[in-house]
Amino acid sequence: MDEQGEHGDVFAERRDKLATWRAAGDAYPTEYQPRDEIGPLHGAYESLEAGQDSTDVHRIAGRVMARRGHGKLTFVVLKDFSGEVQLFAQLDVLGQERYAAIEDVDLGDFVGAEGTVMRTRRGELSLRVTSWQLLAKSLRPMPEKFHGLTDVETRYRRRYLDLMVNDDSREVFVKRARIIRAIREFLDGRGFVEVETPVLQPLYGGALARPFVTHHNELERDLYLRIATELYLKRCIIGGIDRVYEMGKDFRNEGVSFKHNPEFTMLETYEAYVDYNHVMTMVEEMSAAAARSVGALQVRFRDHDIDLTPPWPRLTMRKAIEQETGIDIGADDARTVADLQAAIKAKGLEGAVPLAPTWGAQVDELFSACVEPKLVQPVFITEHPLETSPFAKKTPHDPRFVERFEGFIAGMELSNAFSELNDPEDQRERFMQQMQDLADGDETAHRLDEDFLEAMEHGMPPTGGLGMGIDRLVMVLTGAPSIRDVVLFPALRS
RNA sequence: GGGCCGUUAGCUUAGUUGGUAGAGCAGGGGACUCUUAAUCCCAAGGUCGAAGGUUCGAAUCCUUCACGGCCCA
Repeated sequence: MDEQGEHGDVFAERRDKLATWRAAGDAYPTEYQPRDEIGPLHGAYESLEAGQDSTDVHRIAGRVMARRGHGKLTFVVLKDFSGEVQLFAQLDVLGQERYAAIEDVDLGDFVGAEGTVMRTRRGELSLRVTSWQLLAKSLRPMPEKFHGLTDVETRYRRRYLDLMVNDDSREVFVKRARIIRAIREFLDGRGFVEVETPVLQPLYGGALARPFVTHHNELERDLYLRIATELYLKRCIIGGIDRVYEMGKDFRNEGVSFKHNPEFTMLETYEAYVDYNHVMTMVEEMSAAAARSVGALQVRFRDHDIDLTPPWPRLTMRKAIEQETGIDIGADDARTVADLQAAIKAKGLEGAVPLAPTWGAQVDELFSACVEPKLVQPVFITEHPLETSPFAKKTPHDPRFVERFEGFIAGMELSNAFSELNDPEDQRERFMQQMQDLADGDETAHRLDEDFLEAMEHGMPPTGGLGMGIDRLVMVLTGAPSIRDVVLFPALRS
């Protein structure tokens, strides 16, 4: 029947098999109940010795991961989410027809089986199958069983294959779920209220980034996918929700890298009547709680041994830059962008530090180039330039800087927080400056948000706010070197 | 955007100074009642990422492009 060309064509072979299954009965039944999880069987029968049989009957179901035919005996490895166990299928137990059928199942098929638990002479826990059925047919071959799936691109593009055969990969996403749950428990325990604010926004804001634009047909207007939740959460604070947070996707229209994905998960929290020092302590404790939920406070990430144990050192941006470069950005002879650029040249750093149009932006470039890569252990960098922080309060001692911190681990920014600006007149001035930057060609500059200003004019309490990159935290806590390893379906070129 | 590396069967891969692609697993046929990367026998499976070019001859050398990774911006 088969043409020569059909041999070796797995898809065609399996479709033929499927036709046979369909003819014999239901190839895709709707359920298999009751059913026991496979993983717990190993613990439950730990004391069962090699060569012994239990009389306990169990029903299990899972994907066929391996099959070893042995004439009148066939071993089939079945895997569900909780673990793997092998089926011990015998001709003299199953009878000719059912035995021949189980010899015919393919790797990747789903099978349900009932039988008694036993341990083979070689010590492998097994289910001595008394009856079984096909639960779903697989038409395509699984990745190779020994080497598994290693091709990085295929792992990202067809994540289901990665999850199917790479337990390490699956474990990352289980840990990710635990970390997120730990953070929610931490915040809920402190009286925070979780809210949901618009993803589609008429005006994007709360961060300095380029947005994605979309269009609402009925309203006949463009909308933006949010780049931050900040301005809506502050409206909640103004409305009297004194502790509020949201964890969800933000979208930024920028390049991809090991630490950037165009859509990513951000946590933002706002707490009334506290300043950024209070938030700093909270970040340490929350990070530690997240770390404990999946392991220890000591983690290995990108060849670094990192210790998350609080407290983390605090260092002003001024001191951090001075330590690494010898340039004092707070000095009287570094007050203008020209002064600063002269100092950079004097230190021979002009090749390493890109030029920027404003003093604040130049400080940011200097910091990014000379300091950031060296911040391996957790550290809070505080007091950023005013120009790059349109929503943070000025420091009382020097209005060029703001009450802000960023938490760094392994050279990555994981958190960003300030004593939130709640002075509507100051906020208006900041917006005006951003409008000027926009006019000067800075595409990431913030838009004036009159509606937000009106809300603030009703009175906003002193507030400590935080943004935290959840994907990056998961990277550090799971040792995953790329954000694509902690995002199930990362953005790729088509 | 720049530099480097990679792309060979479904998966994991070998491929010499350029001489016409080889294996393991998976799949097919057969043997086997304690295997577990099972084993043994047989047969099959390839537009060598794509398109040009050099050459008598290209998986191999050159150019461009696509996708991915790492580093830099």
